[in-house]
Amino acid sequence: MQTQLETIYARLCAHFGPQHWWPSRGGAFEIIVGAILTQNTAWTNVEKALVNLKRARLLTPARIQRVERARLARLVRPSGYFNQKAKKLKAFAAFLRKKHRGSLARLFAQELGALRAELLGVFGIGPETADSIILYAAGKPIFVVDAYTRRLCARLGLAGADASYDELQQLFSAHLPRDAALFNDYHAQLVMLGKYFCLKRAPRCGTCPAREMCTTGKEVIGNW
DNA sequence: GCCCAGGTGGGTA
DNA sequence: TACCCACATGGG
Repeated sequence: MQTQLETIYARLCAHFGPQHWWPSRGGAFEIIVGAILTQNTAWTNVEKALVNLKRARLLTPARIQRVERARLARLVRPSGYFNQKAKKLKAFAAFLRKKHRGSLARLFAQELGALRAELLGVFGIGPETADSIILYAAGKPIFVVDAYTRRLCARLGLAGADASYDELQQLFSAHLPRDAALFNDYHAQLVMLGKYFCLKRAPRCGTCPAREMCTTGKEVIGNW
């Protein structure tokens, strides 16, 4: 299994090149905002919302907390689910102020397990968002599982289609070195694979069988 | 017009 | 626990 997962990663890298995902120039808070805004949403739409927030100079926890919710919703509108997401952003800002006096450094100073448990308690932060924050904003080694990871594992037979988030995460973290940089880029590579090679919900590239990865995708990562 | 996107929370049985 | 459904814009 270790060989398989490492080989898959090596082939993805060879095909797509390094992805340089987060952290971006914006810093940890912008990563957290992005992680919330990208829930079930294309990143291009998230970028528009981030531009709006940046232009309005609202990309700090304190300002997110102070701004009127309706205005916040208007600004994040391009990312979809804008009312929900405005509420989620405010929930995070309120949590941070209450629990850590508004300091991300204090939040991140915790041990990984405690940090994850705390994040999961915040409205709007589920397992994937929590892990994205831990990995991309806090820089701690945890593997982020997303829809593409799930479909890839199912289609390669590495896990059942009904495998839980925790089971899939366990699969990767048990068979890869515990390395934040590796986890960071691996997740990004899987998203690339998913975007371009029929790991969509209902693949319809015209040549691949339903619920299968297309030939090109298999060539990229190999047949297992 | 239809499908999909770097999910999550709430309700019901 | 295991399903459902609401949430919503923008691009292909």
